[in-house]
Amino acid sequence: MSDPSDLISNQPPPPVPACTPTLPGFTCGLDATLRVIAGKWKPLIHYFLAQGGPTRYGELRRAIRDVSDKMLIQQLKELEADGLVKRTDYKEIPPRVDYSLTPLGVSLAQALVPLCTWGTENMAEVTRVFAQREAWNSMRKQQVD
Amino acid sequence: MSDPSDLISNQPPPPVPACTPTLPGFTCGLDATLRVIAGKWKPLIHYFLAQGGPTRYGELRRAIRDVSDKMLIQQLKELEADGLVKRTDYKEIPPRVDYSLTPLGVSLAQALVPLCTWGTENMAEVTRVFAQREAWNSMRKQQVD
DNA sequence: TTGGGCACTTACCAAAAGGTGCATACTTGT
DNA sequence: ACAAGTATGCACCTTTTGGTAAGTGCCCAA
Repeated sequence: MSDPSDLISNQPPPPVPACTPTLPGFTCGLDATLRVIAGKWKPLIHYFLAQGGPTRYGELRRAIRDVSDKMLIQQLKELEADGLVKRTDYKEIPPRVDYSLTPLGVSLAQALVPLCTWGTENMAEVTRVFAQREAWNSMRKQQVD
Repeated sequence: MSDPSDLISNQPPPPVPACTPTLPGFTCGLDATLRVIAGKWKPLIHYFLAQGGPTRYGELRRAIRDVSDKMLIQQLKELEADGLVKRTDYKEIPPRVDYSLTPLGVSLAQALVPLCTWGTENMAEVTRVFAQREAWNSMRKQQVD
């Protein structure tokens, strides 16, 4: 149904294509993709793995500031379950494990590039807006007190 | 925060690569971008507005199945606050309001195209994996009972 | 013997996101 | 008179997500 290339076709307004989706559970390709990379640390993990950064667990742990063991493991496991990341256990003592992107992970990384670019180009705009939103949120919180 | 290099500890052995958009690597803006489109209904709203679908509130409401008034309004307001969507109130009676993408919104839509494509191309893979994950989750839940 | 690093695991808790349902004010159609 | 449609707002609740702190078993170095 939702061919994403329609996203930019500024063609004449077609009759409302009633959202007939969800044969498998996703409304469109975009939806599926977002569910796969949604997660507080997944973009960063992807970022490191894609550019050949740290690959061992502990390295990732130290490279990504403020991430906890629980979260890092959790997100890595999900990425692995989703087929984006491959875990290699060398079964040594002390333990040695490293992580890398699968071909699927690499292809996703490539699809993410324009999004990264957009974010960088509009960084000022986006940060400004988020600062505003958070300021407003904290105002409301203080009124509750 | 939206610049990954902020999250890198410039410390240890693996020299931290600069935040430059090398080929398979992400750029700094990925995080920022994801925060802007993260939201259960935002991709769909974007989808409809980008392709010249329904623009009036009620039309969107009917086009996106299962969305509630509260959620639709909420997400529209956030998109508006983020500068991606423009709200036009015709101040008529009965009320008439429509929504459209701003230039910024259009540019984001374009950046989203590869992501949509990836999702569609790998839909089978992704759905399979998610079905598995949910099956496993519900098994754990039943064990708790 | 104590302490650290390795790669996790678990139990518990807080915050955020999402959902339900009712209410508004005004008009048109029956 | 009454229902239905217009675009929202609000109170309350549940689900999902993220975070903290502690513990596991193994080994090495001081």
